[in-house]
Amino acid sequence: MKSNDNFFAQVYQVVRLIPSGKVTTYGAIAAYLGSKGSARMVGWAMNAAHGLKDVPAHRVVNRNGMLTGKNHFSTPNLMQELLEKEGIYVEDNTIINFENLFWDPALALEL
DNA sequence: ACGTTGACCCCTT
DNA sequence: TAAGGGGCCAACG
Repeated sequence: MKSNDNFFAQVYQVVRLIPSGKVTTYGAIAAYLGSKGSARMVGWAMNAAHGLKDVPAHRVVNRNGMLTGKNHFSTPNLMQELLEKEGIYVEDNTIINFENLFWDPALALEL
């Protein structure tokens, strides 16, 4: 049932669908879920998703392409390391060529 | 049950 | 160009 986890489940699902070498934003996920202004909720869901290996939270950044949540990982450097491992270069906590690496769930799922 | 915080985003000064 | 405040929804104390 998990009716109360519905919102979280959707966030997890979208994040799981993020292809390697691509990134998305909290607002994009929130907008896809219908809660455009609730980008913070996505971040909150990510906090719980942090314990799920199937949810690559390191591929989720803010609209600025900045690794705002890196501080929540096991180590602040882990997020950037994972991104670089996927071929995404990060500098000053910000993804380089972010707009090109941006992966929009609405486009991928083509609603 | 109320108040505060939070991995954000947008607008105004 | 930079800084500040408000809004959003949900969980934690």
